[in-house]
Amino acid sequence: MRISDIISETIREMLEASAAGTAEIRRNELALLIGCVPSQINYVLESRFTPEQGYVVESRRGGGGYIRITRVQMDKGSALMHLINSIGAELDSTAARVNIANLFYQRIVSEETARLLSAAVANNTLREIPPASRAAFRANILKNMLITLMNSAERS
Amino acid sequence: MRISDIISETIREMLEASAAGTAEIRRNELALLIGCVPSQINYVLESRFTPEQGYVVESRRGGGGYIRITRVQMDKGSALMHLINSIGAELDSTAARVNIANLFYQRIVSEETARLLSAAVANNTLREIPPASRAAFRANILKNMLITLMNSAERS
DNA sequence: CAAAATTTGACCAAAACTGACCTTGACTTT
DNA sequence: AAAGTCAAGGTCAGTTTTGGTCAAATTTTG
Repeated sequence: MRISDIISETIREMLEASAAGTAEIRRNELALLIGCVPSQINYVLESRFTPEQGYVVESRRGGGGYIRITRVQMDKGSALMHLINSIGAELDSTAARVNIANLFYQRIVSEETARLLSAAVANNTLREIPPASRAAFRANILKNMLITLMNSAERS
Repeated sequence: MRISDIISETIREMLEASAAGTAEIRRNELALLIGCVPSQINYVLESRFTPEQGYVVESRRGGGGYIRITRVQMDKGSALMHLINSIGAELDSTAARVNIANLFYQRIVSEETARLLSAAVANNTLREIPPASRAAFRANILKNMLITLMNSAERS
C-alpha cells in the first residue's frame, strides 16, 4: 500500500470518527507516526482533500500549529452540491443569474449572499477578462464560492 | 492551548464583562497570573488587538501603570467604505486575506460572508488568470462584492 | 516507453515565546 | 527644585516550533 493511501486513510478515519466532520492534525506528529516525510502530508492534502472533492483545509504555523481538514456534508446543501455539479467548465452570465436567483427563491442562501454571488460573477466585475474566457472564469469562481457555502452550511 | 490564546481569551472575557467595552490590566500581574513572561502580553496585544482588528490599546508606565484595551466598533457602512477606498488597482492574496479577516474580526461581516469573499479571491479560484493580472482582477472582484455589501447594509 | 503520480529532502515562512536591556512616571530625599 | 529610587510598561533581536514550497528522483500506469 502506498504511503499516500495510508495517510489519506488515516485522515478519513479521523473524519469518520468526528461528529463535526473535522479532523485536526499536527503535521510533524502524523508524519512521524506514519513514517513519512512531513511534506508528504501536504501532497496528500493537495491531491485528495481539495475543495472540489468536498474538503476544506485550514492550517496555522508556529507553536501550537495545526492542519484542520473539514468534510463538506452533502445533505446540508444537496441543492448546492447539485448546482455545483451541474455547472460545467463554462457558465454564461444569464445562466449564473438564474441559478443564483433560484438559490435565493429556494431560501438556500440569503439575499445578501445571493447579491454577493452575483457581484462576483457579473460581467462588470469580469470586464478585464477577455470575453472569450469569461464563461470559464465565471464557472470557476462560482463553484469555489458555492463550495465554501456548503462548508459553512455544515458548520452551523 | 497556547499561552497566547489564554491571554487573548482572558482579555476578551474582560472586554465582554465590561459594559464600556474596556479592559484594564496590570501587565506584570496578568503575566504572573497566567504564568508567562511579561513581554508575551505585548506580543498578544500586537498580534490580536490591533487597530486593524478594532481595538485601541493605551498604556502608561511607571508606578500605578496599566494597559487599557478598548474595543471600537465602527459602523458597517463606514468600515466597508474605508476598505473599498483603501484598495487600489491591485491587491495581492495576502492583503486580501488580511482585510477579509479584519472584516470578520470587527463583526462587520459574518463568517460565512467572509468565507465567500475569500473563496472569490483565492489564488486557487483565480488560478486560470495569468499571475500577472491576478492582483488587478482580485481587487476588482473584491471591490464589487464589498460595494454590494455596502448597499445591502444601507438597506437594513 | 512516456506520462502521471508519488516520494523525498533541502530550504522557506510564519507564529509563538523569551529575556536582556531601555524608558517612563510617581514618589522620596536633599 | 534637583536628584535619586523604584515600580511599571516597552522594545527588539534571537530562539523554537510548526507548517509550506518546490523541484528533483523514483515508482506506477497506461
